[in-house]
Amino acid sequence: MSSPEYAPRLSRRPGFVFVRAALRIRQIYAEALATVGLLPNQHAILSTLDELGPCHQKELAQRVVVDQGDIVAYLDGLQHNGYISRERDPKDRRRQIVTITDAGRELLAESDQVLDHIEADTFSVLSDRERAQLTRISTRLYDGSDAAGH
Amino acid sequence: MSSPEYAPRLSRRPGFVFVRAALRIRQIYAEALATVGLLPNQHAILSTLDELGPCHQKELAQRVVVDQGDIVAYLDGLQHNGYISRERDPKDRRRQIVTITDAGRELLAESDQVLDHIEADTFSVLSDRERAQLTRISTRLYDGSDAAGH
DNA sequence: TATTGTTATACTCTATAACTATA
DNA sequence: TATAGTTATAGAGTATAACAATA
Repeated sequence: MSSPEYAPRLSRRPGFVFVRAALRIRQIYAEALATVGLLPNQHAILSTLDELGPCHQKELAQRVVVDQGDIVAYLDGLQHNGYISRERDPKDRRRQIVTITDAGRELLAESDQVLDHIEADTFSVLSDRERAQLTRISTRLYDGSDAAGH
Repeated sequence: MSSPEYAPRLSRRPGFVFVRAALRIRQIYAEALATVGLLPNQHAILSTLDELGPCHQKELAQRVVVDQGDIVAYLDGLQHNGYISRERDPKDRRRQIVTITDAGRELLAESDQVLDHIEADTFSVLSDRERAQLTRISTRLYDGSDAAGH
């Protein structure tokens, strides 16, 4: 049974079809990350921290594209489990310097393996060419919507 | 500034890039629909009702892919504003038959115009060929993830 | 069907503390 | 200095949506 049967007119909207598929993919990813105890945003935070090195919460929030007010709770959870550490910046004591720990790097490696597996499975219905197309088109849409001021 | 700069490693994951773009598109759609007083799920409900004709809440929930428990609140809102009517099915009085009203059809036409406008704008960064590719790939992913039991 | 509650995410508003610039 | 303005975090509250359990 193909999806257009459920809502023929909506299925003619590229935006609707796009969003509907992505929400399902997101759910699959969230379930996979839950097996290692991470929320999707927490995985994005660990991944970004690992790549960029220690940084302040504000910069981290901007890069991960999470609200500055909401990142506190994500970091609280990560810190509680020892995956990150927070220290006051001696040069500006308002700021917290967030650093990924060894345990955080281990968990990140584990969760990336889980995601690699899930991703390979989820995208197995697509050819390499189609995956490249999807990535390119998605990036263009994201950047384009950003430029439009949203 | 291109999006990969924010999170280089995550941006190499097709799933992440896909979901990130779709969430932004979804937000743009939600804001557009808010101007006519509709939630995205309410628009999907009206669109489906208009296309399929009167049907029971359970079938409606299945087609729109909304939880049967959650659809009650969406329908309450639509009924309060006169966009739908609910009547007990005389053949099975446990069931409610949901019907879109003339006011509902008017609002649907208006909201579809809004969406057409927003959609043209959002996808203007893509060629016709790319839009077709995106729709085809998204549909394949959605159906594929469904077959995988998610 | 409907209700209640939980979770994830995103957004708004406010509070506190600490920094910066200037009178 | 003293004051005003800004910034970084933190917390509370709200809204949408998906889901589970139950009446």
